[in-house]
Amino acid sequence: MAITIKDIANKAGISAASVSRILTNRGRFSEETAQRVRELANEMGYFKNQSAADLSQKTSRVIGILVPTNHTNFADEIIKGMQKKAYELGYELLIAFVETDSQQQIKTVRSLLSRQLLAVVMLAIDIEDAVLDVLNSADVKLLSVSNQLNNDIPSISSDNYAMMHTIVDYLYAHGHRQMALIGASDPDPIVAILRRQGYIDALASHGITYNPDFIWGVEMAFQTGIDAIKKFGLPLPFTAVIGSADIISIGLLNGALDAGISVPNDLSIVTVDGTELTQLTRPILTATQQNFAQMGELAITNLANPSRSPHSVIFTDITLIPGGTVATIG
Amino acid sequence: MAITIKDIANKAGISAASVSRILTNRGRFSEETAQRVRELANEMGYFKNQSAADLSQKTSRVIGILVPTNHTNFADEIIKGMQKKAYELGYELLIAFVETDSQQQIKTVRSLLSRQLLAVVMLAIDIEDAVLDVLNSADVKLLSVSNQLNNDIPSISSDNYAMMHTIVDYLYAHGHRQMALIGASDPDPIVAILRRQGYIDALASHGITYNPDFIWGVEMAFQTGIDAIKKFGLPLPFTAVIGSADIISIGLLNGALDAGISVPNDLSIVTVDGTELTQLTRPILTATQQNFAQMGELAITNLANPSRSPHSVIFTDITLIPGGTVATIG
DNA sequence: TTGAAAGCGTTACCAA
DNA sequence: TTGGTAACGCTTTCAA
Repeated sequence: MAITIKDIANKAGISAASVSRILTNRGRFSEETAQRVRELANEMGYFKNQSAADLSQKTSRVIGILVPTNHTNFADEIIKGMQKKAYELGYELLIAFVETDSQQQIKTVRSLLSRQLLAVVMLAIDIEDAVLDVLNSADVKLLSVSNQLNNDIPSISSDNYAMMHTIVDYLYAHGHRQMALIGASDPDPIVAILRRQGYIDALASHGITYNPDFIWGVEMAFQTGIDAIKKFGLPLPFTAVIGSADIISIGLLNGALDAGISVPNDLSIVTVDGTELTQLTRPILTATQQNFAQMGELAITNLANPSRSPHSVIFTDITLIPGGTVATIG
Repeated sequence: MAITIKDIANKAGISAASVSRILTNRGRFSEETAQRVRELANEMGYFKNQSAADLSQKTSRVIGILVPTNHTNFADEIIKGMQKKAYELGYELLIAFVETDSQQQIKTVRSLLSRQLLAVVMLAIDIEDAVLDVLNSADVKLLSVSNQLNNDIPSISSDNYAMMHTIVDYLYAHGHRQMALIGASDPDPIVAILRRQGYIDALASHGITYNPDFIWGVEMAFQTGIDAIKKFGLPLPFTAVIGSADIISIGLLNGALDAGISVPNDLSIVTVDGTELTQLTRPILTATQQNFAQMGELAITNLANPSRSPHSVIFTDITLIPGGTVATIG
């Protein structure tokens, strides 16, 4: 049987209530007894039973995080950011990996929710309505990070629309007029829609009518990049390509290599995300880097703030980091 | 205020005890009332308060996982394996990321332990003694995965000693006589010690006395690979190199590329881990693949087994996957 | 098959 | 500054 505050109280000759006050630093008590109690707690190897505390307090400082198992590696960076802030502000994180299977998702979410959470953060997930219903039926704050949901859920992400303008402008300035967008043609997710629209509008602002064929590829996968090069064949009908995720861009790079296309001489590549993966290739990928750590920190700050607006959309910084995959042409 | 079993009981005109029995499927009850209760629970949007249940039951089915924030990406694969098995067997996973800072580690661990855990799994961590003390002072099972600890803690990992034999034998069979081992020279971790010894003994079994200079590099990092090539310079004093992690091997490959060394013609590479990272390079890395999913599943199975032996060491499968980075020479 | 009641460990209120 | 006590929601024993 584990040690309880009652045990400590007995040994110290005071009441459990006092021990509780001391150990939680709430209410009044004399520093004298406090000293003794803290020592005793240490000696006896006391561990707070958080379940009992939660039950008693009815409010919790636990934030649940839903992470897709097939997550790209930037999820780790976001979690690190959340972890840092949560540690500072005294929140606890409860990380749950969810599969794409909606049944399993619901079970995981229910198990999460049975922990009296303060909030649930959805990390780069396009959550299904059934799951969302479950979440909504519970009394928790919701927040979507690195993804915007079409619902009224507050979100923190990069400004994906503006990001495409940045990239297109950059490529345009380097002489490119024909550029493809790979990996953002999934019809559903808001992120993909925003990127497509940003791409189209940015081209238009330079007087270029976009070619629908140049928007191709759904999966955020290495193979998507490989396949894209194969699909368009030689000679490529464009001089530059935008990879909608680092892993896609690495696929594009390798696909080009396999096809004897020289990067950046014959093909320029700009990638979206800018994780450390971009450093692993030769040449190093030119990237629009998202500030994932910032997303994580803002997520916690936002949830900690009781007066957060219910439908807010917060954008985090984007930085274009030149690598070696963009050439000036024309 | 959230719905409780009492609310359900009231509405159904029965006692809370009955509702509890029905919802947990324990004890006896009539299918008739059960039907009604389950419907009601659904309608009313009931969520079990797991804190209350834990408090009442005194035993928990929650397994805590300590994951280093600077984890290599195979941690995800292990977690997936654990998740799958945990889901099957009805356990809950509580994932906590820990920094290298020992103070923060202790706080994280304490917060974990305050949740009445069944067990704590340490994922590829060389835990510090201070943290281990905290863990030992609590009444939880411990298990180390993908790493063996020098203490009496049960562990699940690849047979790192045998793995080196596999690799050395493979390279020897391809004509290599001079081979380096990069990224396993950290004096402390058991894993590094085992790999070094396996490497040395395997060479000896082929009548080769190992060259101490050829064991180099501490960090499991991309830069370690890059630096290794620089350190040994041209011409390389060996014909093959073993990278102690995929990310190191990618560094080796890029370092070779930068130095104008052709892989595999001038240098053969075998990597340890065999994660999907190995598919991103050209040529694809020849790897000894560890079975991370199996580690994860075994971890849960092991913890679920009440009669587990306290000092057991379980080994998981290793598979040599030929890629394009090993040439036959001589 | 069902119910009443005690108990899990902690906190919060009120009184001393 | 301290202590007594009720309460949190659920499970479990024992009786009915």
